[in-house]
Amino acid sequence: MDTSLRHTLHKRGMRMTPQRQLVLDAVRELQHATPERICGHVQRVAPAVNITTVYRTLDLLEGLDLVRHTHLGHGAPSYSTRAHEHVHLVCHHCGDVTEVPPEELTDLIERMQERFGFVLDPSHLALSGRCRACAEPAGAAVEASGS
Amino acid sequence: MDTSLRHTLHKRGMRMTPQRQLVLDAVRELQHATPERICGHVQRVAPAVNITTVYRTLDLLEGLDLVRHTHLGHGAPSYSTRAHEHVHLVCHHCGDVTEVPPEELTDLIERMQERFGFVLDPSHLALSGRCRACAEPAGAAVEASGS
DNA sequence: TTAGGTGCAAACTTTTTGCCTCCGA
DNA sequence: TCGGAGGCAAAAAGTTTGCACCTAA
Repeated sequence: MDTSLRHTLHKRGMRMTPQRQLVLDAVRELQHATPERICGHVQRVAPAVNITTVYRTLDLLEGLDLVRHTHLGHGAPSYSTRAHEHVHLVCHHCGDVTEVPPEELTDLIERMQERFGFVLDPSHLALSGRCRACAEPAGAAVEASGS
Repeated sequence: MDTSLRHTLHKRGMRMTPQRQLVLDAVRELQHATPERICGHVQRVAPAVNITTVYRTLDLLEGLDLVRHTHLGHGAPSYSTRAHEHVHLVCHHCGDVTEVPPEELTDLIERMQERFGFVLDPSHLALSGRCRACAEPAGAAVEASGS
């Protein structure tokens, strides 16, 4: 399937393998999946594939800029493809993740680059805060529980 | 020292202890420190303090909204006080962290709230991208290493 | 006396490393 | 045959839990 990946790998003296294809497919299919979930997904087709291989492959694919990982909340990093571009708003109260189009950040991206020379990556930012549901009753709830 | 913390704890049937004071002091002093580093700092004064206590205390202080943790890069989360407010630009190439004033995000914060009802927390965001050093030669470097 | 807090050790989770074997060019 | 890849197990890193003891109210 992925002739371009095969080609890229070949140029570097690496090989295209079923495992690599499966991991890449899983990332594309799942989006925001943890290594563990990706592994589970791969194992439905090829049960022998080891989690170690998943980690190694994710690392490889990330190096080739085919996938990307972000730390959305706590522990588990989540992997996605570059094609799946959007901004994550992570509620640090309920953990909910809201996705918004990257265009929302255009101004910010320009400003950051101008002022700090920092090239923001619009595709996989994780912004934290409170989602609508948690923000609204927040003031009242905090007061109530606080006393 | 922290009479307000002592008071808050007392209201909840908890006690102020030297350990808690030391951990809070360490967080205030170090900023962006990992639990391990905080523990090390505390242990210079009180060597008997256990890392377990540091974790438990950080958890407690976070529940009281006195400290906050963010996942800046990989593994270790970093803890800061609310007073230490700024935006982190994390270079996902070299891992460097640039700090910029939270005012840079004012527009974005307003927009997110208006459009999505999401209340962004300006104090401890981690934005990813490439820092000036890594961004400038990026195009050339990638091409060069790619072939 | 009672309950909270701590230290210590062990368990647990997630990720990495070492090593050996297999397989394609 | 040579070196890249993968599987397995052990190690490492980070965090949590169980438990006994100590201490302030």
